[in-house]
Amino acid sequence: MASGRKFLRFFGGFVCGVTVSTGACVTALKLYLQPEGSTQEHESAAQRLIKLYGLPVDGSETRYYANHILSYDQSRRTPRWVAEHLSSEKLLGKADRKHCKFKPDPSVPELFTAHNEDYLGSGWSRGHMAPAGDNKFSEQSMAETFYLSNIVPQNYENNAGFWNRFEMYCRELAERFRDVWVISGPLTLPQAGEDQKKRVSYQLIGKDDVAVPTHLFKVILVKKDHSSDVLALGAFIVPNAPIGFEHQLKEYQVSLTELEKTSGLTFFPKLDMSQSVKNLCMLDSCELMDFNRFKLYITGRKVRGVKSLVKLEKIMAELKEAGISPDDYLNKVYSEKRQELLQKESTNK
DNA sequence: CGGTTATCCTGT
DNA sequence: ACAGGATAACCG
Repeated sequence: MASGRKFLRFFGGFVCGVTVSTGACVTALKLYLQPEGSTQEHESAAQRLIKLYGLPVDGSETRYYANHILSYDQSRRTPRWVAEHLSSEKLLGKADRKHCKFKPDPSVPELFTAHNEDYLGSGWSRGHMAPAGDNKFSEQSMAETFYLSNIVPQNYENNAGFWNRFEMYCRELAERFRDVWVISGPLTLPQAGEDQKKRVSYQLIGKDDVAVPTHLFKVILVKKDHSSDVLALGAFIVPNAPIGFEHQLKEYQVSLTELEKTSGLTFFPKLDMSQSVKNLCMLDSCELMDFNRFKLYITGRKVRGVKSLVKLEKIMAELKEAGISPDDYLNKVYSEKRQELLQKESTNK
């Protein structure tokens, strides 16, 4: 008897999908939504028989990693959504992506996983959903973001440019707000054709037929501090294509409802939307780095990792050619690197 | 920061 | 001799 009850409780959540009667489905859903609720008292012979050899499994169950959580799409070989929490503390640290490698997620069955070969030479780059840069505090959590379960085929320029600056903006938010939650993922949106009929069309790459999304989404929820319940939310849909500096992030903001309708996801089911949840772009700027600041930032990163004096000068010359003069920080990084390489190359001879 | 591709080197 | 992993070189 006791074991029979356990059996029912375990499978209670799956009843709705196979129930014929709508009324019974609603009842089962109610039971399912009760966390430790009562078990279903009665199960029909039909239900028992349908379940005899088990029900289909789609692998969309929530998967937990050190600093991100995701649901995987076994058909597309990409995530459906990836959630993470950012805080200023987690942005500090020395974890380095140079020590990381893209690889299939060991928790995803071989039949349903993407492989590096699918992406190489495909014309699409491997784009993180939970960014590596959000995991400076931990080698382990950064390494896990390189699992292909967290990756989608992304336009090169978008990945290195607009989306990159978007991710940087999220990290800026972590400096201005105590808590930042970010949920990101791919979309394959319909397009109206010549005949005005809407159709969904998306490319598949590699032997594993990895789905190339037409768009990417990001939902950001921020909380100012522990004590107050002031929340702000922003939802964005960004084309998976090159986006130049002339475009503003706000151009891609959509209502949460619109994103939920197109994605089929409910993002924060426990969030009381009746309470005041502010518009993120009203409370904060929603402005990404401009061309000059971005170029300075990239140059600083390159200078930090350069290996020879000639290359160092080449990087700085490239900046000057773009019509940008170094700021104080870059000058400091530059002179330190120059001294370091000067010493190294003299002792080598 | 976000990526790739070319080259070198090592193990079989 | 060659596949494949590590390293260097490259680009936005």
